[in-house]
Amino acid sequence: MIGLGAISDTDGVDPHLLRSFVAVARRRSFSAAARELGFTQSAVSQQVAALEADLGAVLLNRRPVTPTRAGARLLDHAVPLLLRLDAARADVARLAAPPSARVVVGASPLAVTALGPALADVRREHPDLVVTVRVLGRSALIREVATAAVDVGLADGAVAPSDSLPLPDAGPLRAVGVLERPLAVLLPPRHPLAGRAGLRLADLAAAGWIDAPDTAVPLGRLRTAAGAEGYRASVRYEGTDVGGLVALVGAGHGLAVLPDPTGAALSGVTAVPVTEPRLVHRVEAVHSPTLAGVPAALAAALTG
Amino acid sequence: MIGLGAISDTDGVDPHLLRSFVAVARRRSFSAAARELGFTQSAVSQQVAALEADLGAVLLNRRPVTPTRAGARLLDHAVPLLLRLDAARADVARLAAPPSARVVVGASPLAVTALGPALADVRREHPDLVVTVRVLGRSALIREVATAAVDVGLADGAVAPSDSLPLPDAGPLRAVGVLERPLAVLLPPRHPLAGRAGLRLADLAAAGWIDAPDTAVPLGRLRTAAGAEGYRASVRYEGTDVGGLVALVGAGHGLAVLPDPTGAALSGVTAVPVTEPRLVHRVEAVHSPTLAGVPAALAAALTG
DNA sequence: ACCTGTTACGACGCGCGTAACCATT
DNA sequence: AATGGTTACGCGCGTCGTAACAGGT
Repeated sequence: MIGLGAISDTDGVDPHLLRSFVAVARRRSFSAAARELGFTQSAVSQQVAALEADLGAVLLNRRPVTPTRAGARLLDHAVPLLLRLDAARADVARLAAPPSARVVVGASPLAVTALGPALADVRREHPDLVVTVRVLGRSALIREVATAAVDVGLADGAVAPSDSLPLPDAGPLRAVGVLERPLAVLLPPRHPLAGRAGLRLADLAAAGWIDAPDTAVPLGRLRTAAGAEGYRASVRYEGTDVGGLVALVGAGHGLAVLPDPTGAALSGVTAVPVTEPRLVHRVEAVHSPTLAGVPAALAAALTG
Repeated sequence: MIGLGAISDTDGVDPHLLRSFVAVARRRSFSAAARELGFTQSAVSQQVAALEADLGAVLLNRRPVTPTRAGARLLDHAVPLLLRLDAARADVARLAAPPSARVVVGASPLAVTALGPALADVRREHPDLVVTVRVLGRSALIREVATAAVDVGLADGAVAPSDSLPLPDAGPLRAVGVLERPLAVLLPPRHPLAGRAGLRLADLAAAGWIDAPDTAVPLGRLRTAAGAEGYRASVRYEGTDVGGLVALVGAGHGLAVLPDPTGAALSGVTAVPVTEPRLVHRVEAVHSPTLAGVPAALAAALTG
């Protein structure tokens, strides 16, 4: 009889509204977000208005569409929140689903090389197994693992030796170190520093960089690691292909930090090890603790 | 016209249902949960049924009410999820609210001592300021900080020297180290080991312990730190009062690990430093990055 | 019988879409 | 005029409460 179905009083924020708000903020457009979400533009307008009324704060400036301070703050929460919401569903579904023979491995571009021997082991064990390897950007990787779109993820990053990677908290995931390699700065061959045996990161703050957050070590990471400003990007690289990035470095468009022996693909550039600060390129295998069957065997082989 | 208001397809899980599910699982009763939530028992039954239908899995065994495997898994997600949902609301609200003169400091029992000098500084600066100090268990502390029920939280834990505390991810909180002290085992005065100058944790696995997860170092933490089984509890202590715990140790009910100079309150027990593994008792100040006014000054004074 | 969870059913209100409106270029 | 966000309004579905029902002790 009472039935005041106001969701707001007891629950935090309505994720349905949150999802629309995020879409609008990302596309910087109500209409574009509406198309993406499969709603009318009017509905999205009402959703954002409802969220603003619920929170008692304006979240977006209109025309042009831009987050306010409160809106930006909400976005910080919204993305991991929606990720976990999906992760929760996927995690329960995984328990109900039968263990399948299909295996999907996700890997960030610099982590793929860590896959070699373990994959060989598993394929010897299961000869007619079809393995899918999917190369993904850093941010996408954890989302795919959490939502069970991939069974095992290989994440990478630059950290102090034997530190674990800082992964966004998308639920109870298991992460174990697989590989650590030294870091190197990629330089064009005729760069003044190309002959050096080692370089300190701090000496490169003023250089021109390529920001390749999904492929190389992100510039923000360099700044916090060096404890200094600088490391400005002249080019932003959004692909996930290492070769393309190497080519850009070779053509003199900027520097990038990668694991030292990137393999044979280093034609046209010079890699100089980073000696200071003490950082390594670390690869971790990330997967759900409830993994079973062949995927679990692969995860075990990776960590072994 | 289409209006198939099915929330499930695109959004993860409905937090409204989640909240009810958690309440039922905690109270092990639909009726008790209904009273707690302000619903009829029928409504809660329908909510859990809806959640189970949505996820395609039975979450609770009835009579007695007990989580299934899938339900337990969902609970792992649900608690931090609901926390973040509340945190998001609180965080936006904090931006809109005017900076108030009232300050609430939350602290776990072993962290209160770290408050001393910084609090004195701030009270000298603001003579007619009313400061509330609230002693909370570990799990409650982060929740209170995230939901802005307290302005600054002092969390504590046992970690390797200069490591930061592992805090549940309740959003973008700032945490800075305030204090590190050696750890000690509290022993009753006539305990065979009471005369030793130092003890190795590994040698105490078989002792009888008091599990005081909200007050002393939790036994689970000791196990992972020592990398060994054992450390079984003979008594579980649920208060947040250090004196009471000390008294229990003194009466021979079991051992506990605390920071070494716990202060003058150590009558009736003996504290022996833990020499192996290398662990310290660390206190961190945790607060929102958007803190302003007097609370921000206190946070700064704490970290200074 | 009593306690506790489920099912049936009806009412209220939220959350959409349609359509008219308004503002900015 | 065109583009894009807001407001008005009505309809449908979901959600809750009441009430009848069912399984255990």
